[in-house]
Amino acid sequence: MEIQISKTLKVSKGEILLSYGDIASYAFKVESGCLRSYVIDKTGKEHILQFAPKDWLVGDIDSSTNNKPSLIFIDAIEDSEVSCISTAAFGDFASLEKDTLVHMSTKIRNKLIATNNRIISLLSASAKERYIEFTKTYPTLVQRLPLKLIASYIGITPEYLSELRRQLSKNIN
Amino acid sequence: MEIQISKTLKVSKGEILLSYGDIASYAFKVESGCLRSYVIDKTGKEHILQFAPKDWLVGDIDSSTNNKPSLIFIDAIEDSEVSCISTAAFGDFASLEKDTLVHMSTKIRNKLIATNNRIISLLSASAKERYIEFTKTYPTLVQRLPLKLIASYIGITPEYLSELRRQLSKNIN
DNA sequence: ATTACTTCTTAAGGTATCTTAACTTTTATT
DNA sequence: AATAAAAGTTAAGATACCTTAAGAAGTAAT
Repeated sequence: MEIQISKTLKVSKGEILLSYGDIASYAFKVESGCLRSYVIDKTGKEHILQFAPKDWLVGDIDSSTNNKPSLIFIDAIEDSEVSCISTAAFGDFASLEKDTLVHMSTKIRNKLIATNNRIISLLSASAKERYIEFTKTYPTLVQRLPLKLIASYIGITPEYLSELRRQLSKNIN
Repeated sequence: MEIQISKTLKVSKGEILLSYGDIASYAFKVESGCLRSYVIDKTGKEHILQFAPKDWLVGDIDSSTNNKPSLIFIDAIEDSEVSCISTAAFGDFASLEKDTLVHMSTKIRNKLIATNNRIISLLSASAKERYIEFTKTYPTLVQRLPLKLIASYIGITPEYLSELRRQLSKNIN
């Protein structure tokens, strides 16, 4: 079985590509613009799992693999163009051609490394450290995204991020 | 290239199998006992990334893949027996046989799903909720592990876990 | 130009979680 | 059995981060 890029889609800022409860049958490769994935917690607050600017992939691998309702949302945070990739084969890697599988596993492995590093950061770094780390890891996103989205990604409120930025600008430790 | 299980090893509680700064050339499959992986932050505190009881794999995929010094430690939290799996092929999946690759990718994918869920939990659940979730997800570990290790895994201090347990036992909300 | 909306900041007061330290209980060692 | 070591609890005070609310500044829409 081949990986299928079924079509490209134009989505406007705010459009939702995957909702809580959906079963994910596509992942999205971003051709232009920026998507994000996020959860909404029981108090109604959003927590961003991933930003996906140009050339990034975003999807719900758990939902796609196990055909279970998604816990997350994916939407466009800028007007974007995306390619839709069918995830029908995710449950059974043996059905893929070897080249395809090599390619996919490499991506999945790299994503695993990234999420591992994020867990380390969430467990062992302060909010200020996580913000500084974010600005170093994603300098282009920092210039592009509203601070409240960055705050959501690093796990703090926008107000507190504002406070941290003030401290940093004053070189308060 | 085939996956190589080079040998099995007996390790005593406390023995370290991978240290910060090492380049990981093995992953470990636990045959009996329990391992853990963890980081030590700049203040000297440990944060547990993974418990690996019987039949689990633990390693540093970032170090193995990219031949870079590890950021983590792996040690035995019980007397254990482990099989050592060479990770020499991790940098180049194309060199693996397809069956091996299918098997490995499935494991990596499942690990990615698990780490994604942990990020969601760290971002969106309180310490109390994370503790309750842990007891549901790993009931056998809860009975086996000292509370301070569980506290470290869910990202809180042992003292605060004690307080949470007291609240839960009194049905304080 | 005016209005409305989103973003960002500031500040006061509150809460979750940590730090330190002491003490109790359990488990391991001699 | 006695001693030491590890695990678990409790409590007081501290701190990181949140909540609410208001205002300022920038951006989009009529």
